[in-house]
Amino acid sequence: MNLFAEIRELVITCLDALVAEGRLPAGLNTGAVTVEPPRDAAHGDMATNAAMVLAKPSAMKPRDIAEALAEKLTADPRVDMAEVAGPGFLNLRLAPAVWQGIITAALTSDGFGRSDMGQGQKVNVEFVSANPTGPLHVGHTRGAVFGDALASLLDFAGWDVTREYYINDGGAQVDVLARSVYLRYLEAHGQEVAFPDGTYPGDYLIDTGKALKAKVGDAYIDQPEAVWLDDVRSFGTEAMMELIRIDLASLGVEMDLFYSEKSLYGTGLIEAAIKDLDSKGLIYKGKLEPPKGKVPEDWEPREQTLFKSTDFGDDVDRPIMKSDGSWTYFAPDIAYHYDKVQRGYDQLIDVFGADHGGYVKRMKAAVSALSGGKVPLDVKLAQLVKLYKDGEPFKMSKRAGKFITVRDVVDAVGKDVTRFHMLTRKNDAPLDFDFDKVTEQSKDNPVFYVQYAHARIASVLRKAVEAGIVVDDTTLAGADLSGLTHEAELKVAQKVAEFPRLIEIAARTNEPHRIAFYLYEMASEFHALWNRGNDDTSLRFLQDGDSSATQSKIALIRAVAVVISSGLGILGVTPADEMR
RNA sequence: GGUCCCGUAGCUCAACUGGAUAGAGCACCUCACUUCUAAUGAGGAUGUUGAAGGUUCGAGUCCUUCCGGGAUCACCA
Repeated sequence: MNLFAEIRELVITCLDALVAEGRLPAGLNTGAVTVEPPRDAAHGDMATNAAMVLAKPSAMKPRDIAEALAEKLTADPRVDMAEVAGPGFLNLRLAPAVWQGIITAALTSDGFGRSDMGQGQKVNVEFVSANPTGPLHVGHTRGAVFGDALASLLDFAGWDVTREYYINDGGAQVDVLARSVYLRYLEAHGQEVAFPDGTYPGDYLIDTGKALKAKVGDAYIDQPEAVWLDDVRSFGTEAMMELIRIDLASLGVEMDLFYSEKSLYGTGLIEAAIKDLDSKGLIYKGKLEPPKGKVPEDWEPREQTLFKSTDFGDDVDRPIMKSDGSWTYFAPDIAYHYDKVQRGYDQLIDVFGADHGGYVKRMKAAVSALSGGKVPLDVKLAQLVKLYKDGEPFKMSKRAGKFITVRDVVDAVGKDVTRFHMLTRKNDAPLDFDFDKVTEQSKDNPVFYVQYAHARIASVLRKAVEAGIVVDDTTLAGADLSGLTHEAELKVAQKVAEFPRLIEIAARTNEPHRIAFYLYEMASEFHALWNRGNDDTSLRFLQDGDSSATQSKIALIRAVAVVISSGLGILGVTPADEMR
């Protein structure tokens, strides 16, 4: 239940009543009417812009509308006060019983904050999709964490979510992998090997080379590439995907589906997808102009098979077939998205690294063309992560096979810290990741701040149990909450009430980072209330000898714990019950 | 040169997709633990939101043009 939506309903009802009484003209569009928390809490609990957005269409003064509306609203028992302010805002103060009701709702509803706004629509979230040529490195971490949290968020908001990983196992890079594994295989047989340019020199392939030796013995020694390439390629790819699965698991990411690019070949799916586009008149043979301004040195016009992506907002048409007749990378990608559309998703989301930004328009164009504009594709770019250690930038070199892996990061700072920190930035803004700062256990570090709030609540609950108070949620929800009227307590309840609304905003904008910021604010409100208890003993959660008052206060902080736990759950962070 | 992203307090970032006097944390100063965990809280200062125009009741947010930073740019995936 979203309280803001509920009050908005009330506002609309009151407007309708005014229309019925002839105090407002009929036929007004109330779509732009919003009910929001005011930026400044002093203005009240909620504010509506109704008077301002309706002033022009009704040819009335905002203040007149606002005053009439205020009169109607205050007749409702939920509204204690409605006051016209500023240019025509209507500030509302709600009855304490409303906030007390929120606490009950948080304790009794199955998944407080869950929304049905997704209406069970099927959404596919594709993320990570790193090449199967080695373990995941830090660059992939952000996309992995972001995609996973976004998927959880959409699930929480009522979508039917599939988490999917596209394995790029069909291109030249897996041949490079195969050759690199082969070198490690020779090495396992005692040969001296060198890693020329265009091979992967990383240590992680040593074991793969040994494993290959264990499997095929010396069968591939001194054999031409044609003999072993296919087998070593699939052997190597399998091994790398196994590594990647482990890396993902260490981040708490579990895919529903791994989809192989290779599986697209030879099944006719690529041909079918291209044929679909061709039937829409979007495939033609032609030559592209050189890129404007900066012509590559070896540029020469070539006749290629092109997709008319400019019809869908792209800058140039894109090649799907090389001049030698083989597919470009784009072709299987079109087929893959074609398959996703065929599988009946209502909505597709791709999470790309920032270096794939140039790919967004053509992919959107393809999906738009393939689905007849019916299936929206949203592409989220995960910007780069800059690593720091001791305040110094940390460089990686893929060339030397030296790079920081996901596991290095998780081993150093832990899954929870990694995930939370990665989610404290908008996905399209660059992010600094300082190994020293993120492990610091202080207020500087939002993870610990939020965790600490949850742990404090758990601690109070333990003390309450020792004092013989019954603290299960059902009992607490049934407790008499009418004593919770102090503004400090109501403030906390109000923050709890924002959670369902926040979930819907975060889901609508595909921005899980909003949850991280909300949780920080929620924790802050809680810590503030806790410390008020130092000065004012009536605000302490455990009230000696007054089990009824204690129960109502415990109910309040249990509601906070429910929200923190639930929000952290979406981010994939474990709520802590104690921190020692 | 084209395209995309970013530019907000000394630093790191928010700002509920167009709402009120642009907010937090860090750093700096003052204060609060015989108490449910001080890993916390209360208070104090900080702004031409990169610049200039435009749209309207109202702009950090939308449009245009610049400036600065990053990413990317045809037979690479």
